[in-house]
Amino acid sequence: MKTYTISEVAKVLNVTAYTLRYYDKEGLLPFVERTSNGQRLFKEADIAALRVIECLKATGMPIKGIKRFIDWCSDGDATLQQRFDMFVERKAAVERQINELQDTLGLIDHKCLYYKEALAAGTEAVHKQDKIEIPVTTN
Amino acid sequence: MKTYTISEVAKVLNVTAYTLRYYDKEGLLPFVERTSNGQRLFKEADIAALRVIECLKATGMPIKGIKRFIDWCSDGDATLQQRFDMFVERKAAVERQINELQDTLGLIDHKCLYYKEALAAGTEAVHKQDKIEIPVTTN
DNA sequence: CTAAGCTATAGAGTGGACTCTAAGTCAAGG
DNA sequence: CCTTGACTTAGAGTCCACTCTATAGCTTAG
Repeated sequence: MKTYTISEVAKVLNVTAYTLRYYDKEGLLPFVERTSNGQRLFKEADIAALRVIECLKATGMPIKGIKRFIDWCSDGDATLQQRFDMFVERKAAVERQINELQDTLGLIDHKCLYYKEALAAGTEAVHKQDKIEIPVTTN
Repeated sequence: MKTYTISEVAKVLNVTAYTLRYYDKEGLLPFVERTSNGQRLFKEADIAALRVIECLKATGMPIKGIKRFIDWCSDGDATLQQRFDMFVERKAAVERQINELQDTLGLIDHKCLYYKEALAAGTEAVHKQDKIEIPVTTN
């Protein structure tokens, strides 16, 4: 069975070895085995687990929350409900974030247009004018 | 013309007065005027500017980047191009974030399903079984 | 006229997530 | 044998974005 050193895993996951050791210190990698002289020995399954950690991080979950999940995994089937609930909650969180970003995108789009017009006119003043001449536009 | 105290603005924008003073200290609010005895006097336009700051923050821009934008605003029409470029770049950044979150959402969805099935079976083992019986499914 | 309740400042403290340093261990190559 | 270059740990340092403390000033109600 193929194994990986910490720097190989770091390269694969595009993080530093420091980060992986930090995750281990925080209790995120209790499953990673060691050689007789203490070196970490990562298996494919460990990399898969790290991808799940990466995914949870991408949802905005803090390290402590991810640790709770890892602990639940270690506890086995008794925690299936908690883990399910967690993912359902994460799903909602991600959906909220997407909605927020879409709102933000709308505002940014307006600003792009605003500056495109200002640039064409050579001055931002066109918009201050606009507000006086056509106070209906919300800008 | 209606003006607002720092705590009124804080309430409106749903942040603390500490945060607003911090923003000011970081140079994000050079336009906010003061009373004779040094108290900040926020106008409607200042609140509008703070909403733009809020929007830039929502795109993931750090305080220093926002400060650069505010400085450009103070510099007038000579910086219209920079400001336009900045918003175009922010737009791209937000789009990237939305795409990433959508990918994440897909993974989370899989996990929801995974745990829903495990929960129905009463054990996570169903999935380890799956991998042996039907190694085609990517899980 | 004084206490409450706001405001202000400088600067210290917090929490999160790394990121790095120092000192040491081990295996392989010349 | 010794150097090189991985790896290990504990713990210090960094960066960011607040968050708060201490101290003080102004204004208004009782």
